[in-house]
Amino acid sequence: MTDDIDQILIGALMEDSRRSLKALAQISGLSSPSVAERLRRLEERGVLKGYTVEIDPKCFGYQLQAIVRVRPLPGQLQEVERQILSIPEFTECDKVTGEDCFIARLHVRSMEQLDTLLDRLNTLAETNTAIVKKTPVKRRLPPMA
Amino acid sequence: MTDDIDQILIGALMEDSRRSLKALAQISGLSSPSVAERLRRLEERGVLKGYTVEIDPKCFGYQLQAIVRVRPLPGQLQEVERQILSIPEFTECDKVTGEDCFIARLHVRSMEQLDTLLDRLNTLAETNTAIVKKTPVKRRLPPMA
DNA sequence: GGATCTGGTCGATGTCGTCGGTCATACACA
DNA sequence: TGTGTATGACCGACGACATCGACCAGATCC
Repeated sequence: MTDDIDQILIGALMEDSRRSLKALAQISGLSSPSVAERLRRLEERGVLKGYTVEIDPKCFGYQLQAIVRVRPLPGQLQEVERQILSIPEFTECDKVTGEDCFIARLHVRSMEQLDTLLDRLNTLAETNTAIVKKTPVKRRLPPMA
Repeated sequence: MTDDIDQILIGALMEDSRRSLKALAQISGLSSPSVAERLRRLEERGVLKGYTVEIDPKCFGYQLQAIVRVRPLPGQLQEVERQILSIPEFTECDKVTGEDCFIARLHVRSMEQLDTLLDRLNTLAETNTAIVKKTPVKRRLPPMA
């Protein structure tokens, strides 16, 4: 389904998704039309879901990053999800098993903002917040083999 | 520092980082040399940290995704961090304040694999695992304004 | 008022992507 | 075994794109 060359291409694009087809061709040992065709098929099959960019939130003043566990009050689950969705400072959110229904990542510019945003949620849910001190593992791929 | 046009460019690249300079020029209303120059400076200043790709882990058999909270046993903090780093199925990890020292994302192909990997950590730490059922908020940007 | 710095345009040039045509290989089946 | 077909690759030509140098407009500062 996805062979070694596909994995090389994915790896190369993971490092730099703006690489030209020609560069990818050299890396993979194929011609550029072949690379184009392989990318097309990887996209078509949904393996390659998109090309995106990594931004440093600090450059926009987001000095603080927190992981928030959210346990909605009885009957508030839907509303909590809507709230999280509508607060753009929540940049990731997973709905999970266990006592905490949601685990979300929150970017804020200050402690005050953290407090304000969490207060909005606290009318609907109990929250538990951990401030990110460091990120030992940055987003990476699990082994493809 | 970063003006409206920079934000338009970042937004456009967030949606599709393989857009051509020409396309970005049209979107932003500039000429393509100007866009090239702006991207160069955004990279230089560290705002644009990289161009990358989104992959569907399911295509490689990773059916399960879990959020693992990790509380190292006394004296094992360093070793736990090393372990997490060395297990590629951990695709993200933050070191945080609070009782749990680390919060990590884990991709596995099966419950057995989940069990195996967590057992390795459980010699060094207490863990608390939540299985991801759904992801209401996919990775997005906080407001730039 | 003139020097300078910044951030833009334009146009020429060379590089790159794309498309049509072709070919080799593997496989299915008569 | 031989033939038909599907797949996935290559090549070459053409059009699109990125890049570079030259130039220009506006703001800032002596």
